[in-house]
Amino acid sequence: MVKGKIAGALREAVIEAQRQELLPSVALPDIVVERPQSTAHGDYACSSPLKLARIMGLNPLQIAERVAHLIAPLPEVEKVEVARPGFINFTLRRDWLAREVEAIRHAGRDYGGVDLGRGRRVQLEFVSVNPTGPLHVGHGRGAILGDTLANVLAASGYSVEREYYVNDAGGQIDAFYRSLYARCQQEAGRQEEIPQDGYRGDYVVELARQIMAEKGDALLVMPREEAVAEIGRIGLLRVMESIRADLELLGVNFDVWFSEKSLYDTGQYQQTMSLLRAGGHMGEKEGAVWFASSELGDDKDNVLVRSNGVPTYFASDVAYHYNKFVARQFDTVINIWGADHQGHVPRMKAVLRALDIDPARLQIIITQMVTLRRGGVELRISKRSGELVTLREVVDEVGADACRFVFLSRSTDSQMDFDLELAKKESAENPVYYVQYAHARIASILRMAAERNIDISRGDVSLLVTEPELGLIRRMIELPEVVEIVAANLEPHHLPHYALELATAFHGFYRDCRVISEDEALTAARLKLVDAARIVLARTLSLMGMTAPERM
RNA sequence: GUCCCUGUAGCUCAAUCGGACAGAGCAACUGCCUUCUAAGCAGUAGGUUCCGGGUUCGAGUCCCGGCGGGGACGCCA
Repeated sequence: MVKGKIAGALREAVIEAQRQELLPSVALPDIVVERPQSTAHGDYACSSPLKLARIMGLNPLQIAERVAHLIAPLPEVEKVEVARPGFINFTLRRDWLAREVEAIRHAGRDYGGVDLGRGRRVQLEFVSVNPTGPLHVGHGRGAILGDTLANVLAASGYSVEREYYVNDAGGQIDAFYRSLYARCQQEAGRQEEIPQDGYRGDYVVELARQIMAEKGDALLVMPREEAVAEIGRIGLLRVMESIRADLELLGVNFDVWFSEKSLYDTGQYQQTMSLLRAGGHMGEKEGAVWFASSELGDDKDNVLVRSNGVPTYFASDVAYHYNKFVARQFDTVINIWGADHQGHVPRMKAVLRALDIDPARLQIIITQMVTLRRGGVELRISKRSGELVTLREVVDEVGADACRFVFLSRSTDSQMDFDLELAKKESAENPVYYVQYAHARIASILRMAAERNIDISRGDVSLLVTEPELGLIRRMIELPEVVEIVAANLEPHHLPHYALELATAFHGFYRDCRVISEDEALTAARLKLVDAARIVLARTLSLMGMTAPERM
């Protein structure tokens, strides 16, 4: 990547200046190269002289000039300029830019990839919603975020696994089973109350109706406990299947569906608890078993096993993470949690310390809440209250591509409003179509070229010299940089913004430059450019999990 | 009360570990389709970056203090 090469050359130049005693020998901070906002400042810029001024006790402009003189010539760089108050600006060679078109076409659908991960194994665990009901929009945000991040990490040289943790043990699922049982009884015309802590949504009634229609007779003659278990077993399968289907609608798929219950069945739960005990991290208080997390950075201790002998969700989570890091040996684990789980971060980190696992290997992304509205009215999305708008309804109304784009555009730490009415109304003017339209236009040009049997292969990219052409190429070669930023910071929201800029560059080019014309040589050269633009745009859309339409 | 996230154009959001003039998309206004897709392009208008201090060459960004919004503080998950 050019950006990296420039940073490297800069660093060498600074070191060389120090060796020649033009600059004092101080410890150097990272030399950062960035994209200036204004094209007047070239393609890349470095503000390190400004930062070094204080450490070195010199005028930043002087530092910039001394460094600039010592920068080794790069084949990509046309000129290096020093600008007040102490920037070093780089402008790329036009002929080099033009040749990148060939490089992009050569790389094909792999273009944009980087090797940040060097094959390291990373697991992304996301969604992991309790299988007690349908997904809502908030879950969609985590799903899209996780899936896109997985795409980008895979493109960044990581070996990625996507995992959904199925909470098929514990109190919540039990309450769901009992609620479902009660609805089944009611379906059969018997008196039965929904439990206090139960689920009251209509979907439970609907599910009960289905189950009773299929297996009612057998279930009604079973003893209560047995019937609850059997109804629960069927209900869990049904709910998980509908969750899987809803996610698939959004284009989100998982490699592994990991059962919480399996941690108990395979003894991994007991094994992990023994480790904690052996490490002296457990204590008993008021009849319950506690994890001494306050000794490891948390602000309080946490219960592992209740006084009634039932393990908490947290206890399973300890075993689960031991499984991730030790049994399955992931180098890095990324968990995507909703804002309502942020309080769990310190205790999970404490768990890793207790298990002698580097806490830095666990990265937890907290996504802020999504408020769903229809017009001005806020809609409740709680599963227990019953009244809810499901993710499926939203995807049906708005479309998967638009959903993904909208969710991805916001940074994870911002809470967001999702107004269904607005999303629908705007759908014709949605930025998502702006981007996809660029792809459709490209496809249209390439179709026309194919119909006329134009031979692209003879195209000479050195004919690409005008600003709209070069501007488009400048945007295209930015993709690897964006991929790297997204992967390094786990911030997918840069992707849609980049997509918009790339589309803008293309639309501008389209207006200014007729592609298929009487000039055969120029036509072939521009077709190569258009083809490269298609590759970059399609890759960008594909990283976001969106379709790249041939026609619109 | 303590902790976490957040406050940027009328609306929804960006702003590259503190960088050059705070940018897009909708909405508003003015133009542009006999030529590869007008779901497009060009232009206009729109800002005390919640408020007040501080740090420095430089602050939307960092620190302190307020105010507003959301979330978490459970032997629920």
